[in-house]
Amino acid sequence: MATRSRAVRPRANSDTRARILDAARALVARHGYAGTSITMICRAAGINASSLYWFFASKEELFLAVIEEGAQTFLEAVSAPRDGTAREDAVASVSRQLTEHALFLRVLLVMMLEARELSPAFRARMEELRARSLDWWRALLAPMCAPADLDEFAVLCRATINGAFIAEQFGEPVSVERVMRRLLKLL
Amino acid sequence: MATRSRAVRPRANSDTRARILDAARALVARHGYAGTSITMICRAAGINASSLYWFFASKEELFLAVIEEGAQTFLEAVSAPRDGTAREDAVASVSRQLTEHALFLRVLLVMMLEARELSPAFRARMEELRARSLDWWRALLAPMCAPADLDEFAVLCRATINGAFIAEQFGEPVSVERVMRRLLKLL
DNA sequence: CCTACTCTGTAGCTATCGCTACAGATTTGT
DNA sequence: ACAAATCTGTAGCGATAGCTACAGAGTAGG
Repeated sequence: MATRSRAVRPRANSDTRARILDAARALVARHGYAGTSITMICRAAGINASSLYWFFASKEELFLAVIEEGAQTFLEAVSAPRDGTAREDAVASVSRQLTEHALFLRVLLVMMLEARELSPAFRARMEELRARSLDWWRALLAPMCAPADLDEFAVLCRATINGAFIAEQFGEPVSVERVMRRLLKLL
Repeated sequence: MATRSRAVRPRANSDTRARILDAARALVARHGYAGTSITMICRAAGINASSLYWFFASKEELFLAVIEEGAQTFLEAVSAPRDGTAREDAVASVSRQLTEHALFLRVLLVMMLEARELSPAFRARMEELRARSLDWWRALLAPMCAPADLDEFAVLCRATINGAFIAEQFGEPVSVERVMRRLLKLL
């Protein structure tokens, strides 16, 4: 429930803001949205609640910022595979990014499941990310499959990697990269 | 935190117990474990807290029962594909079961992500379910693929269906059954 | 140095959390 | 019919949730 609306204009030691975001991301990835309290975040970030509320108007706005920032850096890192790039490189690169941004991706998953009537902004951001993921697969698959099958294959591949990511995160001996290579060999 | 330990022996209108389990399952599927309060469950089940705590010693024990009961009925419904059964039928049957037990499966997913240092009993039950799922795939794939590839293909297939299930639950126009058929055509 | 703005600590608000004591209602075995 | 066992309602416990008022420290520009 945002009461005051204010443009955040951080200054000097505004790495505080970044530390809050980091703490929030890590904690929500492990405990879920409802399971992560403001107090926990503050303790992890080494500040107290009033500082947090200076940067973010509410818990919801804080996590909107987590998604926003995470989406931005993730999308920057995982750009569409260049035409020149070898397929092998694209696979290695993207699976590296997945583990590097695992915390953020877990946050996304948690929020997708633990939907709890969040603001439409959340939903919109997630839909955009999922659409981008589909695009990435379409670009990768385009040269090697019939146009009629493209969409369905992209959906299938994205689903597979999502599932493999979850298995990996759950601690099973599953490698996203390995699954990804297997899958591409099939197509 | 279970203080008293007692064997539950329900009697007359012990459909109360079932109503509590139903409410808990539905709510945790939508809001996560931490996001579902005892009060919410009681309101949904049409009882009050002291009744709930007569049947279950704690919130954790309640959700352990949700998992336990869900796992049992789910495993009964989705038995291993018979040798005689046509592959098509097995696929149709299992994907029907997936949507029929969607709430329970969401609970599982939520608990896997929102791990929050739960009792080992949770973890054990989930590992069993995931192992069973792998077995199901191995049985289905055995007649149509090299033994050397069996394990890896089973892992891949399970991952795909997990991912497709999530997409479907998120509200995307993805059909688990359709994805499943596509996948089997590839193999 | 002074004023304005940016950030942080203290202290505490109301609401709800998980949970319980306990009396009473209901059902069961004998 | 009577005692024992099974359930349910009232009322409230201590702890923590999200959040805020407010005083004051730190910093920047003039």
